[in-house]
Amino acid sequence: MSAEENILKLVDAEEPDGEGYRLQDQVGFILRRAHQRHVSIFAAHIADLTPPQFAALAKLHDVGETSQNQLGQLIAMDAATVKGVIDRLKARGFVELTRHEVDKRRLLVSLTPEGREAVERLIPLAQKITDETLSPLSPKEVATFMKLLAKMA
Amino acid sequence: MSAEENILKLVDAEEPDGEGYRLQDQVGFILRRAHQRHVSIFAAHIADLTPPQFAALAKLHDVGETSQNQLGQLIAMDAATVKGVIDRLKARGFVELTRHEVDKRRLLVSLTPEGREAVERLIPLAQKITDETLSPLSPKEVATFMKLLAKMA
DNA sequence: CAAAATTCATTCGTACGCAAATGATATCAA
DNA sequence: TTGATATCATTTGCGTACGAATGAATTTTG
Repeated sequence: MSAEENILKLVDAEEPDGEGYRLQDQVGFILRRAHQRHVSIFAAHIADLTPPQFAALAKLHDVGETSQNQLGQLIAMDAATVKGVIDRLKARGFVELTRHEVDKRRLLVSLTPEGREAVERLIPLAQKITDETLSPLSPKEVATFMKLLAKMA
Repeated sequence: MSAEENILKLVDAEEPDGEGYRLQDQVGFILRRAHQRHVSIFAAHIADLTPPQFAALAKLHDVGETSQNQLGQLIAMDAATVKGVIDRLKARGFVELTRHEVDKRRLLVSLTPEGREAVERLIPLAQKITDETLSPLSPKEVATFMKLLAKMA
């Protein structure tokens, strides 16, 4: 029985008892492994920065100065998580923090020259990371997969 | 320009500068968001257990007593991570730990009756979680997606 | 057999990820 | 204008996740 047939069986069959539930076939489980694999590939190419840290830098490079919260929304991190990421990038000298002049609640985040240099240097590596992550798939499969993954996320 | 065309553009084009790198289109980023979404759906259905904790219980239900390390391999967790998960399950009375009689390094993990009852009760909910996670996709798309995801993970 | 290498588990340190609570500021509405 | 709401950021607490170091027990090998 192929993996695909098992998946179809899972979708079709409605077994009330525990038999027929296979952890290995559940989206959540495979999604977690796929994510682990990607993080590992990332680390192999970019050792001194984590994917979330790179995401923050890349997004700042895109949009320029933004508030911490706004940045969090753009890269799908809640306020508490963003703070930690930004703190570490600041400690490395990659970002600068300033208070918003008008709205004193906002904390503006921007790239330092070092931060900008780092992102621009790393973007080609990030491309490689994407390619390597998708390397088990043919180009046609990549297109299909990305479309469906985006639809699901 | 459709999302799919952008993806193809990213795969095909080779731009040396930073223009053309779009964080939102990278597998890693979308994979992270898809995973976040799944965890959130999981929590909505099973509030008192995390996906890794449920994975451990479900796998123990499958294979019966195993060593902690072995279990970790089966559910894709390294030794340090498994330990934490098992400690919490033990504190809740869902698993029992015993030393292996012959090989005294091994720590055998097994379900308690409460643990077994919990998994069997939760498996139908886990099915629902899988279904809801995949709900943005048609049945045909689900089959395609699962095949490609498994290929990639 | 004895030394070297391996395996199993534990611990430590670092980094997400998120819920919930808190405090400061800003906006809205009566 | 003031009182209720909402927003931004911070902190705390818990739970993964993993590299690296450690120690105990087992296996391999010279």
